[in-house]
Amino acid sequence: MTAPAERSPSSPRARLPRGQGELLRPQILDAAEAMLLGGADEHAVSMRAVAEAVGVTPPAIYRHFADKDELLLEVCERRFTEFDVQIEAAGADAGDPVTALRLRAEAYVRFGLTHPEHYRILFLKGPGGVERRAAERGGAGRRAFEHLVAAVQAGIDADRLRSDDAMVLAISLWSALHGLTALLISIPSFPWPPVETLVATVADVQLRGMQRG
Amino acid sequence: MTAPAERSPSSPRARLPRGQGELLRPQILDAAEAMLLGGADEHAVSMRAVAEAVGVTPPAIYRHFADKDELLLEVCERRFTEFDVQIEAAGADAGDPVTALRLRAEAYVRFGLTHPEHYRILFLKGPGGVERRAAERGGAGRRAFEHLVAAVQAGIDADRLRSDDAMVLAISLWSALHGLTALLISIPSFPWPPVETLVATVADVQLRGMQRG
DNA sequence: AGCGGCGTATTAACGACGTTAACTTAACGC
DNA sequence: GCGTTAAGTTAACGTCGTTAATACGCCGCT
Repeated sequence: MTAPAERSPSSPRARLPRGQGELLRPQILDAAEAMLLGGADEHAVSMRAVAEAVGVTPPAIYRHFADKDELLLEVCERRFTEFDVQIEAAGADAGDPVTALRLRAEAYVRFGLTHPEHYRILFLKGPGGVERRAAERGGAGRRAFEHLVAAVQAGIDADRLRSDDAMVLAISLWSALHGLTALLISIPSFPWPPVETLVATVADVQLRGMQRG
Repeated sequence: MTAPAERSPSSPRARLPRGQGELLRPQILDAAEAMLLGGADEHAVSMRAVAEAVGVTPPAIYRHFADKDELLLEVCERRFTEFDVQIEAAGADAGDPVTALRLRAEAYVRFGLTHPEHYRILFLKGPGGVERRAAERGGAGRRAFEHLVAAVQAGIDADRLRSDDAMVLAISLWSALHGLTALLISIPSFPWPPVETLVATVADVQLRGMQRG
């Protein structure tokens, strides 16, 4: 249980001392993240709900985040940094670049299914919301994509993948992984075969199609 | 311009005669669809906005649709029926089953990019909303998927595709197409290469990976 | 001719949301 | 002591989806 101790509304929490105002910020992020991980969807994670979980009134959040999108974005950025780290770690274990890509693929889907709400907010939200702000900064997602391009380029350099543009090939692989992850998250009522079968097949088809010959 | 004539709030529209109450229903659907096609996102298509476009007060909509999700679902169902028809038509032109799959793939992405809000609501919304209701009925999307499975099975029967389970192979192809479509819609700020290049590469990689050998 | 009933809508309202403005409270430097 | 300032609250606005109660007007019936 990563959820912080809940707070009874009868003891409305002491105000933070003078210079320590910034301490509230991570608590807000933790509370929002805990709710998302607990299965709450984006709508359920309201400013009022987050505020109550932290033991504070809603306007207090606005001292630390410009609006709700910025709060959710920051929650996702934190997780996506770990997302990137995990995928890089998964690929580093293999000497063969194609095997490395396969391990990365499995790590990608596994992460998405482990943090479905984070994944949804960052990737399935669409323009106008979180996405615009994520574009303005560097973005952990951007960094992860560049790492993927590098991994594909390694396969090209080793003469294992067809020598197309590495970025286009990386987008192709990304599309397949994102597509599978997004479908599994968005349509849980579909009669999916076992996830391991799907991941294996998608990775297999994709990597075979990307290989030389 | 598919948008119906706008309505000045000064002439609040005549009430429909006795047996003709059902005539309001398609007008509501048309208004909502026109807004979505006009670039409005799901949030902007509010019950109040739809009501005003039709020239009616918001509660009048509830005589014809249980809630907002049901209205949006029905809008999408109508478009997805055409989605299915267009893809089937695209695949019917080719004798070769692999070529047929390629043409279907191009039609899929093209349709998604032409109707991004419909696509988002039906596929990127996630559980709890439209998705649950879509699952309860047959669903035009389900039908389209079964047609895709049949097209893949045709390739297997012609010894052109590897003889895995047709459904798993179809999901793999679907994942790639959905992934590309969803990414293009959700992250417009990304420095995408030309769409035709992406579609061609994704389809090529996917079909090569699905083929025999 | 009058009248009940029902189909078609409206007006009014509830609760929840994101967000802003104005105010309070308390600790610090001088 | 006293203004300044950080940290938070109370109150409110406008929006949303949705529901309850009500009005309007045509139909068939006696």
